[in-house]
Amino acid sequence: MSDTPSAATRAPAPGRAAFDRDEQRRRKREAVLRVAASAFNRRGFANTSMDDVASVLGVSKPTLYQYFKSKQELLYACHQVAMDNGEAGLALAAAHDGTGLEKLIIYLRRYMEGIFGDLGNCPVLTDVDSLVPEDRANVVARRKRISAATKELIALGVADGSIGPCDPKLASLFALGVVNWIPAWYRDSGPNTPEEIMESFAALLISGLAAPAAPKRQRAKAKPKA
Amino acid sequence: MSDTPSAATRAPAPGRAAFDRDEQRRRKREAVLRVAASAFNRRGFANTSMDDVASVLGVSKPTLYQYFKSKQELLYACHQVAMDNGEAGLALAAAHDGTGLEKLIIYLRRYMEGIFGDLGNCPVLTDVDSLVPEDRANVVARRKRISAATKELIALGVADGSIGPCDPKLASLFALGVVNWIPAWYRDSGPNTPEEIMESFAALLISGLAAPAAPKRQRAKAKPKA
Amino acid sequence: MSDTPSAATRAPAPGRAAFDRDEQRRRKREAVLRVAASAFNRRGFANTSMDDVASVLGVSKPTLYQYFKSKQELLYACHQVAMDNGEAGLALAAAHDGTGLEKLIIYLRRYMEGIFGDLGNCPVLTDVDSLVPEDRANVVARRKRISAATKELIALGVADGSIGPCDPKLASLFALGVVNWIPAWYRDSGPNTPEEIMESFAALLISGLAAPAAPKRQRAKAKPKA
Amino acid sequence: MSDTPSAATRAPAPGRAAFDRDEQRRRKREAVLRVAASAFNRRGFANTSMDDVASVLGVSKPTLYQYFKSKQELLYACHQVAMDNGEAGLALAAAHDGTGLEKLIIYLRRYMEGIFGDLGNCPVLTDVDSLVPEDRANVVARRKRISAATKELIALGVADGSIGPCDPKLASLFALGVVNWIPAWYRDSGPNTPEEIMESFAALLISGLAAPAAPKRQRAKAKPKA
DNA sequence: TATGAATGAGACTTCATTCAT
DNA sequence: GATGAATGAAGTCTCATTCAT
Repeated sequence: MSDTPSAATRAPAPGRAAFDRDEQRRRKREAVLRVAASAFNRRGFANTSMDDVASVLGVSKPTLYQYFKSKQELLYACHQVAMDNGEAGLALAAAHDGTGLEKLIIYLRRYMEGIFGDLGNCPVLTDVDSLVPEDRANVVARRKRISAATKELIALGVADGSIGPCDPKLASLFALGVVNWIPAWYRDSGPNTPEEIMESFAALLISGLAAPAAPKRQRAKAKPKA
Repeated sequence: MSDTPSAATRAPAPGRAAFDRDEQRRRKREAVLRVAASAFNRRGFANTSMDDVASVLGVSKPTLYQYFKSKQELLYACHQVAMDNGEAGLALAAAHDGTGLEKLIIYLRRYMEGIFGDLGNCPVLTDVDSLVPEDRANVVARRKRISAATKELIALGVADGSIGPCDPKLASLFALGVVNWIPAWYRDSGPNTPEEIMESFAALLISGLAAPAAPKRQRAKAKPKA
Repeated sequence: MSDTPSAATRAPAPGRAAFDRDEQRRRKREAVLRVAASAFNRRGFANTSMDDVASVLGVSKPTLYQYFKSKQELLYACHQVAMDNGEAGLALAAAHDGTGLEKLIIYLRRYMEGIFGDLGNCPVLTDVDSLVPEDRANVVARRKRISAATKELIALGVADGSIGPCDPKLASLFALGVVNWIPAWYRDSGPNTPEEIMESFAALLISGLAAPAAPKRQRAKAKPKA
Repeated sequence: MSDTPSAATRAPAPGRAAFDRDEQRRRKREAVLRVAASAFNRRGFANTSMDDVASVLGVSKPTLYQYFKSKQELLYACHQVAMDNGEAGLALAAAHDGTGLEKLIIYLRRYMEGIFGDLGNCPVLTDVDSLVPEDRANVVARRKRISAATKELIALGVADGSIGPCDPKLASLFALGVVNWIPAWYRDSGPNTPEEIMESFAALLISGLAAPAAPKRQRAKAKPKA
């Protein structure tokens, strides 16, 4: 095999080869994370053994340690993905030029998309105690910022009149509860598509929060830039 | 019996003694459950060892086994308390003579009271896999009934016009998410009292669900921006 | 009840009362031993908990400790009963005026009677390691004496011509194996009565050991003094 | 592949390596079984901890679980070896063309060889209760078959006149008692070799069972007292 | 890079035994 | 004398992690 020149397709150029290796490694690492996140969500972090994850992937346990230094690091990675989703939503909201309510809905939609996505992670989010102290501090701080930003968005809406008067802190916990509880009941095989769920929940949140004056329900579609 | 005076000093009242023992046993069993539920909620079922529970109570580990046959039985007891709360709420709603929306709110208020109560347990609820198969089937069936009843309540509200048009299934998941997520963030030492939270959430649910046309009761006091 | 003079029958004389108490205590102690021995034989010493014994007797666990200082003492008592049976058989054999073979059979019959009796104990006998060191030494020494006496009986038979030439040591292990294995298969509900079994085994041992000259089988009945 | 000389040093023979691993694994598994059987026989199943077994082997406790799923599976393996021996003896007997008595002795000799062999196990055999229900049923059924076959062999001997008239059932229990009790007293360091014991026991069984009329083979060398 | 094997730490659970009533 | 409650010690088993190949 290796003496045929056509084999060159495998290692066309030294730099390319290295790139391929890195790329493949990155893909495998993501596969591990995806499977682990799914298992953590379904059965809980502590109920999921590294053996479980390995056997789903069809590899041996030690292989996992080539991509993640420890089980806790896997959990940390899950947290990061979730927080990335949250922050991506916040960024989208910040970029949107509209009312506080619109921004809030844009943000939560993006957040829900993450939950329905490959790494839908939320029950996991509860498990902060299983993290290494350093990671835990990191996560707690970052989540506090996201939480605060959610509250800010609502306060903004109250200020600009798009959201009815309410305690922004409690209203944000209300909204996040709706969203964070999704993984507790959502199943791919269930009767509703993610789109239906997002649509429906967005509508309920809007009518729940919107200021009473204007006619509601009609504004349900809050896609940015419509 | 009662004619020998010395008998009184020796065994004050035979029935009483037995009663006291039973009563004390009941109290201790409940204390174990309370501590365990709290720990399960805070750190998760699998992350909580029987040693943890025992040491909080200041007893040795085997003592716990006098009150619960296994750790799984403790978890099952938690589930039962939660489901009792849900069913109590449903009973209250059924007894109330009013619109579907009113019934729904009565039910959810009672449910929240349970969560804020001594055994407030919900994150635990997610952990159905850790139950013994028989108990699991039991819990799943009972929860399905509660879930269905919640949906019925909403369907009733839609039918009688108190609740705006919506998918009752998704709306019930919306409402239960709000409520079930409470234990994930609520702390006794937090800034808000359970009453404030219940009030606030009930209001948000009402305005979110209420049919747009009809006058909204709770909304009365919230009219600054008109 | 207690104010009627006829109650005197309960405590007729001070000495008698004490006797009754002792007698009752003795009886209870024996009941405990009987139940324990039976359970030990059926499930093995280590597989039998004090709770098992207590629940069969319908008493609480601590009550057992009023009659036996420890579980090991119960086992020791079992050993003693078994050895008493063996020694009783040896005494009977010594008292019999006849051939070595006759003496041997008399001894083994008595031994088997013990096994079929209330405290039938033999699997237990194997468990010497579970005894307290002091008791263990005691038991080992006493059993060695019984074992040696069995061998002597056979040697005597070989010498007086009633038993064919053989290694008395091995022949005694042969005979004791037959007998000691009985509890491993005998059930009260089985098809054969203890008498049938004893009769049959005695006959087989006799024909197996008897000197070849005389016609065998006919002498099967080896009841002493016939 | 084979044209690069350096390949040979790296992976001498892919098939061979796998074979070696499997072979070594098989050997280790057998070592675990050997040590466990010996300990179970000496001290009893319940008195033997996995730590005991592990420390004799010089490995850590969890290592044992790589070869046997549970302690009960180890016990089951012991039972299987014993039953394999019994069945091997029965097969040998069936293949032999001779009288019922001859077949019986052939069978029992083979059985005894198993007992004296590396995994000599019999006291363990008593412990059927410690097995998992499924295994227990399996063992009980298989042992019943072996037991029945033993009885058949004796019935055959009675029918062909090689064995004197007797109850085949009781006679088989007699013979199996002799044999099964061996591990209770046999020690490698004892005065008699396995061969001597087998020879002696076979002779005693033959003279015990043989029909009185027929000439007895083994008896030839034992004729001092005539 | 990937894997079979090994292990230290720790979890649940049982049980003989004691204590207070 | 009898019992309910409590406990220290020990046993089985699991699992994250490492090592040698």
